[in-house]
Amino acid sequence: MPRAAPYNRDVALDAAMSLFWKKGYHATSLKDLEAALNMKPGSIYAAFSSKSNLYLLSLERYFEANKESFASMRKTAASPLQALSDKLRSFANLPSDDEQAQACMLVKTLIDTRSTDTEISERAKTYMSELCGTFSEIFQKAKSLGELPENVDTQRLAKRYQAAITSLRFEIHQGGSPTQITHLAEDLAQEFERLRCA
Amino acid sequence: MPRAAPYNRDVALDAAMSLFWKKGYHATSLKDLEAALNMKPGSIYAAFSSKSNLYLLSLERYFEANKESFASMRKTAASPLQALSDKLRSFANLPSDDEQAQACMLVKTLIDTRSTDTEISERAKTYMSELCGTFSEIFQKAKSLGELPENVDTQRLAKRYQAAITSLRFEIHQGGSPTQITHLAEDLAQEFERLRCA
DNA sequence: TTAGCTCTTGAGCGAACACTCAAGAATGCC
DNA sequence: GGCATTCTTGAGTGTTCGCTCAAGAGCTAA
Repeated sequence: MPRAAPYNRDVALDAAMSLFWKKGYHATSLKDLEAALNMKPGSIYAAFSSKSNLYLLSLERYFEANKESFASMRKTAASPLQALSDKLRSFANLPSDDEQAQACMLVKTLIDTRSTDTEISERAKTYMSELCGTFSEIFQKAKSLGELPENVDTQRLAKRYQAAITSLRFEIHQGGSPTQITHLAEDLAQEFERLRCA
Repeated sequence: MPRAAPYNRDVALDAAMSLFWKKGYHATSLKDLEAALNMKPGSIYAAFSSKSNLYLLSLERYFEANKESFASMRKTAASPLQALSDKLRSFANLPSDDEQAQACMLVKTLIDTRSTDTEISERAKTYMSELCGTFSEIFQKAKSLGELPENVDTQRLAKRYQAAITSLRFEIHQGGSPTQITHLAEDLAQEFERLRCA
């Protein structure tokens, strides 16, 4: 029987991330992964050691992509506050077949594994708080640009922003109507814009 | 061998609800259920037909309890707006070993089953929108009492309130520090109190 | 050409999965 | 007591789970 082309790690990890993100850790079987990665069980184990390790690698990939997407906002945005609120609105405009048009993978991971797999859920927790740190830095920059009052608690604000993203993305995941989603995104975005110094 | 006492349906369903709520649908096995309900597989199937049906019954139980808890707010609260914002704050004060100190079971269900079990996730979706309707009625009452401006969109407000609960309860689930949780609850509560007519 | 090495293969492992049913223990009725 | 009925039991069903490893295909270098 013909031997398959050697696997491409990036392609395989992307496929694994998509599948795990969509179905969750427990509901994804190795049969599913074999089909999605186009690899046989032996190859999967040679490359990634175990299902849980493959999940951790997928999660890391998800985290790095998100982190970079936000970190660029901190560096380039002329109005960090506007960038943050626009980011919220942008979730509402995703086409419904976009991979991003669902709940955050970190949130799904914590829901799925908190009481069954400590290693995975702790990792997700660490990633979430690191992202929260990035949000905090962006609010900090907004403060230094005079967009926010001096006395504002940026870490507290960051948590609130993360909560806003979590709930908005869950509403998208759950399948709310475009109108509902747009309204919610607008309401949440305005909560942050309202903080702007006159 | 001695025959066990006949099962108590309420007790069994409570135990099933607790277990499913904590572990999720996919991660809960029949072995787990046998132990939690103190019933043998045959008895479980005679009483509840299937694992998925037992999940649906547990979810209904969860929904009914939550619905009643909110419906009472609409009937008795002198200040419905205050009742809603206080409810948010009350989540922050739950002892961490309380069963309620985790994500909403409807949210967990939608995350866990959206791409694997249509019947269950559609049911959860229906329950969520029914709860949202209850919130809307409470905001409506606030409006009729003059707490809210006449032009406010109560359904849109209800969605926002549900989003606030979702994100706050997720933050509790995820294990944020008491300070973080209190701050978030306070921030979210004030977003609704700010709507009050002068 | 061929030996040596790397990497994929896929049948198959033991365990766990959701679920079934013949057997028998308790109960109600006469 | 005797019989019919109700309900629990738990060993056991076939299936799928995550995972292993001997076999062999393809590549490189001499």
